[in-house]
Amino acid sequence: MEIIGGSCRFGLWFVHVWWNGIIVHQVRFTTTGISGEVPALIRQYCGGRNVRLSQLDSIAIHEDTVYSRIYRAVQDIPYGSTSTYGEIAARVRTSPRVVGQAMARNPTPLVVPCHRILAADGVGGFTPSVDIKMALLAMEKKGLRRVKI
DNA sequence: AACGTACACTTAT
DNA sequence: ATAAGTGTACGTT
Repeated sequence: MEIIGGSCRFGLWFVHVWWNGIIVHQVRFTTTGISGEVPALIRQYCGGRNVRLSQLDSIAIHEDTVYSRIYRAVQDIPYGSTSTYGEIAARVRTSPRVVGQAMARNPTPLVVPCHRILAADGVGGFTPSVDIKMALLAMEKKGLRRVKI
């Protein structure tokens, strides 16, 4: 099946998604958009809806590698909650540093919600801008409140 | 093919 | 403040 690309808006940013209708190959935050469809769930998520993006399939989670195991563990973190590099490392039995490396190279952010991983003493990093990470976390907090009321 | 370096980290000196 | 430990990628020999 052919891989197609599209983007949708998230604040000042565009979310580029490359996918083939079934599995997501790449997600990137960019400053310029392109025309084309993104998965409906991603559109809804960017609009502030509380949806489980980990029900989308990602190219990143099927290998039998440390990174792949890390990505699967990260997918278990629910909407609106967070974990830490250290916690994920303990669960996968590797080191926090490696978790950071895996996050930095995560081909499908959002689907693998790497923005929910915080550092032991701060927010940690995010490519291409940690502002996005904070905006995503703030949005999810809002989305939770909306459900609660 | 080996070797060094660079990391979105954490913990213990 | 600095060093060790960690897994992978990427550049340089």
